[in-house]
Amino acid sequence: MARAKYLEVAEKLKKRITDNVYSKEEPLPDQEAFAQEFNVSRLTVKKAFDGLERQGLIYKQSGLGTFVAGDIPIKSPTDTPANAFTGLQNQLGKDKVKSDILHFSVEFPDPQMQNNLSLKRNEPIYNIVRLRNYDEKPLIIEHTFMPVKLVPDLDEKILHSSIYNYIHQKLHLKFGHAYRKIRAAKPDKYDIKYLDAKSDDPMLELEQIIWLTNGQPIEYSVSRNRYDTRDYVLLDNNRF
Amino acid sequence: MARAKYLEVAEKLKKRITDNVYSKEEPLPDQEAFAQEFNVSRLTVKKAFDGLERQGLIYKQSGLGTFVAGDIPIKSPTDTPANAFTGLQNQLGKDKVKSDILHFSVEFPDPQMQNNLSLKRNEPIYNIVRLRNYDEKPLIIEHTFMPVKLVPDLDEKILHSSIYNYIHQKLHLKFGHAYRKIRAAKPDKYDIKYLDAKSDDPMLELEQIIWLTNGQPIEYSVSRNRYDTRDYVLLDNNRF
DNA sequence: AAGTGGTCTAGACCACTTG
DNA sequence: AAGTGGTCTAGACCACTTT
Repeated sequence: MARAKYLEVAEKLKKRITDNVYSKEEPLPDQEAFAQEFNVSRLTVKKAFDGLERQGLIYKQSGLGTFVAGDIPIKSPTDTPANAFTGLQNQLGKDKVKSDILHFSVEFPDPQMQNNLSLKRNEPIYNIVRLRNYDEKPLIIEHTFMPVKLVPDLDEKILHSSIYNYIHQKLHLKFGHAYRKIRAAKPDKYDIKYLDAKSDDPMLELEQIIWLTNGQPIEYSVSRNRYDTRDYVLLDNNRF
Repeated sequence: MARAKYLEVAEKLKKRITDNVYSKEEPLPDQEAFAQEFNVSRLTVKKAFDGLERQGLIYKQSGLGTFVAGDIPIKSPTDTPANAFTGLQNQLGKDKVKSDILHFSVEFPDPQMQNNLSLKRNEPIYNIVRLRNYDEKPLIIEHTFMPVKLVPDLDEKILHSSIYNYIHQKLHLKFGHAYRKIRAAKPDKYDIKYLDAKSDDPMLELEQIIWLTNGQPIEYSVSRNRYDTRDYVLLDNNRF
């Protein structure tokens, strides 16, 4: 099978929806109509619909039909998705994001990092600190730890562009799930030095562990943002 | 149909998993085995598995089997789920959460709130400010706006307990999706007065719109937390 | 009564992993 | 080769909404 049919259908529907092919007052054609148009079963159309619903593009009302979701009034260009597995370069654009490497070393994990990344104490990790700049302005300090065994041959060239793309496109690994904590914090000396934070400026911190689809943890990281340049956003869906 | 079979199956499996019935090294019995045990088709078992996977309890590897997800090292008791549709009382316990009503009025929405809640300017809204206390200590200031037409007969008694439970259990409305923004901010005079924040303490702010399953927005709210008592947490899953 | 989405089944084939 | 989860179909019945 080349590619799942329900993904093809979802992609086509998504394009039509974002192209405003369908009205927001009228329901979409029903599932059976799309099944006939795309030559698939109704269940396949439903599966595509389910995914688009989880992404917040549509909502369904049993007995009534399926509708395009309205615009989100509080959405703004500075919003950064907190539930997403794309790197910063892919979010903000390759040309506008530049990364300074503040630190790059290999070391043995301390007990806490052994725990965070499910490692033995003789399994080395990368310790990476990057200052990510957007439009020549400092945006985030990112402190990342990754197991060497899962991400071989990491080097400065990759760190200057996108670790995410290296992991996906070169190593063909797939992220499965992530646990993320978002908190506010007082600035430390690095925030003041590299992010130009004032001593009473709040910082927005994201701490996370990311796992692969095979259950192995591949990243522990802490990111610190200026409070006035960034907020984290999530689209949450109340379905099983 | 009383209740969907896949929900029943998922519930039973969830209980077994949290009761540590299954090892973390060995795969679970396969889908066909559960199908026979529960007298359902394999697809129904798969649907239950899919949901549990999205909740982060299990992960599946095609060709290998299904595994119980490991513990989350950075998980802590103060973590508050950012992707959840349960009220504070249900999260922290009914007896420990007390709410002071700082403001409660009905008014016509200004243009911005008309936009946030898809209302005409003659459709009234509730304007509610509550101080939520946990264990007798101030925890959050919550500023909530809701359309009167969707939530009739709101009163102080309900505000002192749980608006969420009123909406679900009495009005039988169901939340569909939410858009949430999390940011850090400097304290304002209310934070200082009610949350005992110092002038250089950072605040953690959550702004959100919640929609019902029929696409109508039912809540716009802004919540402010002390930086040292709370963080928002989300479990994110990289599936369609 | 008619139309919508939700659920469920039995059976089939596929891709992937391990022996 | 055998076993796993992933996908897909055709057909059926259900609950809900509107006419």
